[in-house]
Amino acid sequence: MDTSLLARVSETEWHLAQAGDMRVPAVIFGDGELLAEMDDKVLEQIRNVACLPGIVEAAYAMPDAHWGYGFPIGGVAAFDAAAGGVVSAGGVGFDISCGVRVLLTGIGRGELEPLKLRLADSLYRDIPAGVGSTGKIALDAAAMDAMLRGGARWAVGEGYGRAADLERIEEQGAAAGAEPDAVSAQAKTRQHDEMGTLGSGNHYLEVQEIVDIAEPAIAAAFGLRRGELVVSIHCGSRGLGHQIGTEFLREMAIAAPGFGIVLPDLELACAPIDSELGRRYLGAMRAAINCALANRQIITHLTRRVFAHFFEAASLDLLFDVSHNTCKEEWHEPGGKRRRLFVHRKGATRAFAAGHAELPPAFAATGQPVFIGGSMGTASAIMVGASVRPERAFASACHGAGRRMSRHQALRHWHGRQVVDELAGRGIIVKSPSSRGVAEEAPGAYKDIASVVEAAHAAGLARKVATLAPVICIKG
DNA sequence: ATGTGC
Repeated sequence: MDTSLLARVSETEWHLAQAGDMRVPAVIFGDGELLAEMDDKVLEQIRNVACLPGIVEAAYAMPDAHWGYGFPIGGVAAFDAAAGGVVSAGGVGFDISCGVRVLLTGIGRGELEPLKLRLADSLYRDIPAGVGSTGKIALDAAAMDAMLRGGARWAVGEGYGRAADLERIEEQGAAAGAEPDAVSAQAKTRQHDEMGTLGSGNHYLEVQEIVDIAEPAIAAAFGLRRGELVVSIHCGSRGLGHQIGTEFLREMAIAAPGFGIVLPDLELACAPIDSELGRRYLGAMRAAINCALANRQIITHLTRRVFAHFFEAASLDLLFDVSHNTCKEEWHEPGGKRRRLFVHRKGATRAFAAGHAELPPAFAATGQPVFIGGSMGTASAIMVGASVRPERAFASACHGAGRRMSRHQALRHWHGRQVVDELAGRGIIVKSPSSRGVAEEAPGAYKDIASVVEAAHAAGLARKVATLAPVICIKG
């Protein structure tokens, strides 16, 4: 990225002043190296986001930001309905409520070693992965609507998991305001037998070892102990969310001129929050959030069943479940004035700090866990919502390493088999139905996650708590 | 991300 237009206000924060059609400034987080390798498109895209009606404070890009559809992935923007604010399907993305949950196993790395291959085989057999993967659960129309309203609460009621899990999920497992009627028949049809499946792309289920602790008190409160294993599940709302995103992007692009909205980029299609279309999208998007929460809940159940076969005593308690592709209605205090805002986080994680009113009791004193999913074969990280005031970027942080290379570029550099063999040589088992998918997800196609985490920490977005190293990766 | 698409 050409940084000559930016003012560097700290080691990890860069500002683009409001100019032209921009309604607010744009802010990018990251060190000099991350900014240098960031695509110029990120700057162009957050500048365009800053032009949207009703945007508050600034348009933000996280340290892992890269080029996305309309909004950058790693983008955060908040809108005020009372100021003509909009909701944008592109600001949430296609994979609505994609997110990560982490299960604590209490199992030491040494205990796993003799069972590693068999555990990997069982996980791969029982947790469907890949493009178009289907599961054993088929939902009829009534069950589909109940799932879209109830999210993980519905899943627990159906026998997938425990009531205690719900306290460890954003919004206690179910987004309020979901409207199954706003979800098209086609979206529901696509989801009919996709519950409890990982999907493809960067989605995965990993068994990871806690290899480093940066903040012992927080790690202890989270139940993270060095040398023990956790399970990270990264997936979203599958075909349903994708269909909703596709349909509303089209509808918003067509409707925007009628609302008097001039789009700097057609991909930023949006509608006023206080419009029939805006409200209908929010209802459908919240239903997709519930679909993703239910999906991760069912996968949790399947994972526990596999682990129980090998480790009878392991209960696999849920640490937390966070979504990183959402638009959520939240209270914030931009400029010291308390306002209800619609915060779009696309490839960005909510990072509420200690004392935040919307945190579950378990995290009231610590702040919420923030999961930074690494690329296949590299480290992941657990951070905690930072306690600095005023909040940075509406209490948001990064979500992963972020791509350095396009999928197409990656395919020119690696073959799937070669990547699997290289990782096997380092003791990491990768199982995937797609050799091509593995090549696209090669570790070298992603940025260095350590520098992304350092930048988020230094910028005060979240604080480092623990580093995780992969042992088994079930890849979509 | 995706019943991946020229």
